[in-house]
Amino acid sequence: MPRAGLDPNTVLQAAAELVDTRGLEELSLASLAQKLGIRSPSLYNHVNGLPGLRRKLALYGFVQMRDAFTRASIGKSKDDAVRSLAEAYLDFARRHPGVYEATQRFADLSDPTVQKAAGEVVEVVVQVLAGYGLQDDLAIHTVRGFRSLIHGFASIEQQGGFGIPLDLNESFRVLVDTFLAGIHARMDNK
Amino acid sequence: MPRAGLDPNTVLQAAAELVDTRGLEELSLASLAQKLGIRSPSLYNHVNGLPGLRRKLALYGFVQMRDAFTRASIGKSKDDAVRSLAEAYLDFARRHPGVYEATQRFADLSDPTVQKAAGEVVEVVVQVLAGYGLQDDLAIHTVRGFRSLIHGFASIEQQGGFGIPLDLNESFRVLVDTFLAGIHARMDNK
DNA sequence: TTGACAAAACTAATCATATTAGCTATATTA
DNA sequence: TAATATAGCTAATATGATTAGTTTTGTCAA
Repeated sequence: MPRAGLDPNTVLQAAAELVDTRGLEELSLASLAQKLGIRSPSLYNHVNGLPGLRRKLALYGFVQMRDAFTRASIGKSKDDAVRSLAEAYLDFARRHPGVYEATQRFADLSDPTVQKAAGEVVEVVVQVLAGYGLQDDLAIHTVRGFRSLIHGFASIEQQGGFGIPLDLNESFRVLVDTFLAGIHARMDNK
Repeated sequence: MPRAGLDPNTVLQAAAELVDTRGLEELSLASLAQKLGIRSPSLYNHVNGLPGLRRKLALYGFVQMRDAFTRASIGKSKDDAVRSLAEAYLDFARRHPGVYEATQRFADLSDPTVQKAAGEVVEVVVQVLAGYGLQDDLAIHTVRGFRSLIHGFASIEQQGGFGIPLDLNESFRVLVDTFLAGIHARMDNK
């Protein structure tokens, strides 16, 4: 029996690929072990059981998202930055549906490490929206709003919830633009 | 052994209560059977296994949502109707977190019956937004956008994703108002 | 009133998964 | 080259879903 030569990172990568191709429901120690060519108890050498695996998958997702969003925001500001960030967000959810869903389903935000990782993702949004110079509470409300609409769109799209055959990218563009128009209207008014 | 006197509806109600109080992850035939005081194989007399139970839970959720949203929209139009609908949506998600999540997770939209039930919920949104007389595609984009932001907010809130201690109702109000402002700005412009 | 029948609920058995305990073999390194 | 840490294994246990087949209970017609 030649050793498989696995390590925690290889296992994590395999899990990410598994959920992105077969869906989050298909993630089990049994299916992952089979994909890796080992028996499922051997996974305990690399991962803290199924809960541990799920946690790592969520953490991994947050890191990937933070990096992708940071890249998308560099060198841009205001509406340009917001549109670029929104695009990167939707793109990530589409390319990594399983990992994205894992960040929603498996992230226990009472876990400080997870909280920190999730916070670093939100921080990118905070920085991008800081460009508008919104006051205190309004800045927070706006971050929450932006997160809500991009997550909501990605989530419904992934569930197949937009039934009508009308271009989804266009819908997303309209949504982001409507939100931006709302922010500008709000700033102009008072 | 006196008969428990269950029927499919009683079972469904118990399942709804279970997921709303203990969370969706806690739903199993075993836990539901225990709650009902029967053995889990007996559930097959009322429900088509776990997949069947989940499906019924999602369908039940859609019906409840459609009814609640319809009630909230009656006698109102435009911004009033939109705000009332948004409020009813968030209220439902908060009061019935398990059932709400079930509509997201367990609804197989390739199932015609499920599709119809989900469609009837969306139809309420369509009718409310029809009040703005938006043209064709834009009307659809707007419905998609509104669904995205309210679902996104409800979903993130339920996950505990809004960490900062700042009033969530206010955030939601600001979000809906920003969206409305965006719609109006869009209508005024072109 | 009673006999027949549909179905509610049960027990027993099978299968899949997670997990733990303890063993074995392999890589690494002192 | 011998010692050691550990990757991976087998065996065993527990829980949950599901199926098959049995018992029991309501109900309803004769």
